[in-house]
Amino acid sequence: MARAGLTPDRVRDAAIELVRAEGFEELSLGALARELGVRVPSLYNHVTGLDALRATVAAAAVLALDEALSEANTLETIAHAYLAFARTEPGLYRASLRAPDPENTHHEAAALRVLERIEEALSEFPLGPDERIDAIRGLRALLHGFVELTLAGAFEMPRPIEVSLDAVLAVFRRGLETFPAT
Amino acid sequence: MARAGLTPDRVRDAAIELVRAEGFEELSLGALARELGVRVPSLYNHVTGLDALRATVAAAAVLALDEALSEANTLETIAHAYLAFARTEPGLYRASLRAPDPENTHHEAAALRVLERIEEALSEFPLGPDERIDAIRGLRALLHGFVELTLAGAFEMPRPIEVSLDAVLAVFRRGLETFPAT
DNA sequence: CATTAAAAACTAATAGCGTTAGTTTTAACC
DNA sequence: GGTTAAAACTAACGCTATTAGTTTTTAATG
Repeated sequence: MARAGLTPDRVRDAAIELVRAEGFEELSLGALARELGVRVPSLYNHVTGLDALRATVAAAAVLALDEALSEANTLETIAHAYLAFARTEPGLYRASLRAPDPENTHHEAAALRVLERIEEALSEFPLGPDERIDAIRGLRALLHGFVELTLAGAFEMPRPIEVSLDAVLAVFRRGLETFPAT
Repeated sequence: MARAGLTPDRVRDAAIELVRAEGFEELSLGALARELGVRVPSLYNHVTGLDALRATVAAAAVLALDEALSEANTLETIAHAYLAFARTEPGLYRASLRAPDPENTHHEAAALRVLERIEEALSEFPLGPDERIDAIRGLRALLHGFVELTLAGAFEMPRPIEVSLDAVLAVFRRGLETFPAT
């Protein structure tokens, strides 16, 4: 019937657009099929199933996040880039949180790259190995928590989020700078 | 048929137990009805629907979190109590994240109380009004982010989570102590 | 004690989801 | 032009939540 001309790539791209527009939770085979002008079972010619589709989108999302962080190399710049990505692409950010399938090398590599960028943002501080682990965990928690609360609308507005982020980063920086001198 | 003798309270309690045992995402009317030895539609005699049931569990979860934090009044003790609650009751913790319905006064009050406890943990620091807002946001982000990454298993094990939390709190504390002196 | 009435449980049905099996149709290639 | 493989389809199943309508049980009331 007039064949829609789908391919795995086209399906994936449409899924990504759907996630960008509606959010990761809104990704369903029904919505995707509607978007592509096709019946739901037809998607199975191009995708293993919903779970695999989610995994594919997640991989692309991590790649996008990695890209968004590529210009940043200091504590402050990476934090702002991270928050900015989450705010402009909340759907992709949520998707990026999905743990990569161990078999998906590209996905895992990209996730590792993001982690390394965060690690790199702490390289200016002279930290011992254990301290470094703690600092990375702390920074990740800070970034993720800040984003999560921001997206959830948990921060009532009056004071701009970015200003608070800067202040918190200043606290974190100060703590790190005086930390080795315990 | 032999009437199971359900009440809204018993249904709510069973839902809470189910969430504690299986997680908030696993809460479904099917699972709950099975647990109570009743058919699914029978639940509607005691609950408006799944969404209301989730809201009820969420309210109870926030109450439990508030209770778990009740003994803590310093930065360090509240952080550890927070993490401990999330680790021992991951289902309830996840449930507690659901935004309260504005009409549910008890729920909103409990959520506010949790917030006040976090705020109280910062009272020892001499901060200006704006700085205080930033510090609260930062601490909330830190706690929530830490918990989230811990539950997600994002922190590979070798180094104990609590040790890292202590280190991060020390950094945060140090930063706060030297902050006003900018 | 019998009757009435409310509430609790039921069955049946609908609409949505993802998934599988089996069938038709389209397009490409020899 | 006929063969073949892939793409799309319909039909069906099992799972969700939900609503409507029915039976049954309990409790209260005359």
